[in-house]
Formats: sequence, C-alpha cells, structure tokens
Amino acid sequence: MPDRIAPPDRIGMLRHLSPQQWKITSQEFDERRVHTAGEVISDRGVPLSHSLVLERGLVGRRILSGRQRVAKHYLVALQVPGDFVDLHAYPLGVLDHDIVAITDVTLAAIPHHRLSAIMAADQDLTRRLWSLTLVDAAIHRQWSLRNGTMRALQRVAHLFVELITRLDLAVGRAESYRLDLSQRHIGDACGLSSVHVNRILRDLREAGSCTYAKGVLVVTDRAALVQIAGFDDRYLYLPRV
Amino acid sequence: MPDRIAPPDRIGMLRHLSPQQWKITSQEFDERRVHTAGEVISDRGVPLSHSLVLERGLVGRRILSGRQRVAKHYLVALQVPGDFVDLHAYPLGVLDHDIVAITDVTLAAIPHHRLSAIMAADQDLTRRLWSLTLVDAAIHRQWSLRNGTMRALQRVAHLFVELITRLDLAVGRAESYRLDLSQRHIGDACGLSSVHVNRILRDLREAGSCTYAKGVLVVTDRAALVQIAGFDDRYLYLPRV
DNA sequence: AAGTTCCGTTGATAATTGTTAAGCAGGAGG
DNA sequence: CCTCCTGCTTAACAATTATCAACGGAACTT
Repeated sequence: MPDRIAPPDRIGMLRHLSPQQWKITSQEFDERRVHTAGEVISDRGVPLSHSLVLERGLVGRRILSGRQRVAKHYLVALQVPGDFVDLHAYPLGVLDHDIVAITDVTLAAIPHHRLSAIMAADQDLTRRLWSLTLVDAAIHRQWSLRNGTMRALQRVAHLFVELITRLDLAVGRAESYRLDLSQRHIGDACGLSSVHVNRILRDLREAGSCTYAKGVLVVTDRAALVQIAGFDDRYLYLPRV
Repeated sequence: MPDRIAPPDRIGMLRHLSPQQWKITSQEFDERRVHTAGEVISDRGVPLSHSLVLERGLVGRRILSGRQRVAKHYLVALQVPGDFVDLHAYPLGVLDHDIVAITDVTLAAIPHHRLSAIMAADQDLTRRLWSLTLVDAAIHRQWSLRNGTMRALQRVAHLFVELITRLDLAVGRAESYRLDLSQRHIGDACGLSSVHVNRILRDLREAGSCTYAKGVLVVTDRAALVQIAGFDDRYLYLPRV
C-alpha cells in the first residue's frame, strides 16, 4: 500500500485530463513539498525520480547563460498552479535547466514508476500527459518569438497577458494579480535589463493599461493590454472548461 | 494489409529508438512526400492525420508574427534529416505554426492511428517517441535563451554550431555544410534583420571562424566558432551512437 | 542603531541593431 | 536578348536598449 497525501485539485491545465483520469492520477502523489521564494527546487543534470505539480505560487525554469564571472540568469518558462513543472523529466530522465521557486510555493510529487503504472493501463491518459508537455513546448515557441521579434513594450505586455490568461484558468479571473516577480525577473524572462523593464512599466502605467508595483499587477485596461501585446491565446491550447 | 513504402533509415535523432523499435515503426510509413524549396508543407490550425520524418533537406517551423501588412516570418525551429518534424501533432491534433520546406525535401509519413497501434504494444517505444518531442522543446528553450540573451554575433555562431552538430549526427561530420538558408532565413531564426546578418557573416569570415556563401557553411576554425557561440551540447540529448 | 544588501528609480552615455536606400549579380521567364 | 525579380552587399542614419552611476527605501543582520 503506497504512501499517500491529500490529492491535488484538478485546476488549470490539469483540466486537460478527464475527472476520472485525474482521480486515478492524483491518488498516486506521495509527497507534498514546500519551498520559500528564491529556493532552488532542482538543479540541471540531476536524475529525477518524481515529477511535480504546482499547487500554489509561481515557479520558474532557469538557465544560467554563459559562464560569466557574474552568473546571468534567464527564465525559459514560468509555471502557474495546475501545471506539471517537470513532467518532461519523466521521459527524459534529467533536465537541461534549473527549477526555482519565484514565490513561496507548494508542490505535490508523483513518482515516475507510478506514472508508468497508470499510463500502462490507459493509453488516452498517456496521450494527454504527453500533450501537457507539448503545450509547454508551444509556450516556449511563443517566448522565443516574443523575445526574438518584439520590442520591449510589447514583450512585457505579452508576458503579462499570457500570465493572467493562465492564472484566470487556474485561480479565477480578477483585475489584480499577485505575481511577486521582481523587475529583474521580468527582465530575465523578456531578455531585457531590469533598468529598461522599469522604464517600460512606467510607460504601461502612463498609457493606462496596467500598473505593476510590489509584485502586484493591476490590469486597468485589459483590452488595451491585449492590443499592445498582439495576443492570441491559441498557442496555449486552453482546455474548454 | 496496409500500404507501405521503403522504410526511412535510422539516422540522426531516430537513434533514440532501438534498432528493433525503429524496424517496427518504420514499416508503418505509408507515404513519401517531396516538396520543393519554399513550399508550405502544412498550415497552422489544420488537423493532421499523419506525422512526418525528414529524410533529406531542411525544414522550418514558422510563425507569422503580428498581422502587419507585410507578413513578417519568424522561424521557431529547423529540422534536419532524422527528425520527426511534427510528431507533436500526434498528441495535440493541430499545430500552432506552419511547416515549410527550406530546401527541396523528402519526407516519409506515418498515420497517427498506426502510431497508436504500435505504441499500445510497447510502452518503452512510447516513452522514446515522447522524448523526441521533448528534445525539440529543449531546443526551443535554447533558441529562446539565444535570442533573449546573446548579441548578434554569438546568436549566429550558436545557430551554426547547433546545426552542424545535429547534421554531424544525421549525415556525418564534414567541414562544409550545404544549409541553403538565405541570410533572411538566418535572421528569421535569430531575431535579426537580414542586413545585420550580412554584417555578422562578414565579421565571422574576417575573424577566420567560418564563411557562409551561396547557402554553404564552411567551418574554417571549429574551435573558435564553438568558443564564440559558448556552445554546450547537453541540451540536444544526443543519442550515444 | 548602524551597516548591509536588494530592489526600484532616474539620468547620462554608449553600444547595438534596425531601417532606408542604392547598386549589383544572377536566375527565371517573357 | 531583355526584364523582372530575389538575394547579397554596403553606407548613412535613426531607434532601441544596455551600461554605468547615483540615490532612496525597505528588510534584514549585527
């Protein structure tokens, strides 16, 4: 009889699994982990035996760029509640990047061997879990596009709209979002210096589309923000709720 | 009895599958497709029933950025022989980007229902095919990092080193590679204007690391190129040959 | 309380890259 | 043969963003 914990809720992107599939899966989680803001959850290159679902908070996936004396970070992804943060470690074995806690976070862990067991019994479940990892890949493509083709204002707006769209699905729609990203974090995600992020946030505020202060994003004109971002949510493959 | 074609060779990244696994898989391909340079192989948003393995040539995955009057392209990925170019359409159903032929190309197509059939019988095969799609995701992360953090010279060098590393695995090591990418293609992949790509290619030539002309990359000082790129191949999850 | 560190803010300056324009070469098609 | 297109090349100029520096405040440590 395996150890068990209270199963995580079926929120956010987990709704790509049917209620029954999630019921079966969620009961195999055997550990709950808590990390405080800034902690490294797992390091690149280390073999992993569990995968994690984010229940609360924000998690970043980080690559240390080059080997400058001063470590320079870059965020390749941000995960919101209801995301598997490292399901791709299941097929691959190791990750090519670090996982860090942006805020205080709660995660639930499922052992890979139990994932194997339940997937062996349900090919459709396998396909859907596979899909979840591919939605991450689609988001990577969009980030690559964003940082490769957009100017700074649009980049930040696009990041904001993506995050609030995903958070709407995970924790419900609002006009104000506690992201707890520092301006440096935003720069690390958008390929900008934190100084320039600061200027862009002022521009967004003066344009009346949103304000960002003390880690809280207040969306004052959502349509304007979407417009600046040129945002089209199809790449997120949102589950119909 | 299904239609069959001569099965594709086990080259490049396909070596992540065992010879037996590839034997079984490769026999399920039922169609060979040929496209000429510039053709669109599949459009975003269209449901796909087959997935494709690239046998010869170079294929790009493209997103039309914004809706400017003048369509602006961005390349989110390049595929080399031995790559599944759209295996992620199998779990997802549709793609969020277009697939285009960069050069004249030959592809082999396998129906998704046959993929389902052989995966149902071999969970390890499923895991390895899944892995192939996740290596694509790892490459997306690296492109995102590249275009988000590197200066133009390093970006182009990094793209070149990545491509020759992957081509070495697929078609064998050489000092000269026929890529047939236009300078505009390189710009579309690196988030640079074609004018600036031209300047960078001159810099690389004058630095003595490589020359690029008429679509052919001649690597004159591989170590220098790797050095400029700050290249570390771990993210490619190369199969040990 | 004093010191330290990190984050946010602003200004000045420099570096990088985009844009525009023009010329040229070569291939496709009349 | 001529024309038209596309791609490559270079120069001049403009826009964007990074870097450096200085300062204030908040949180934390000693």
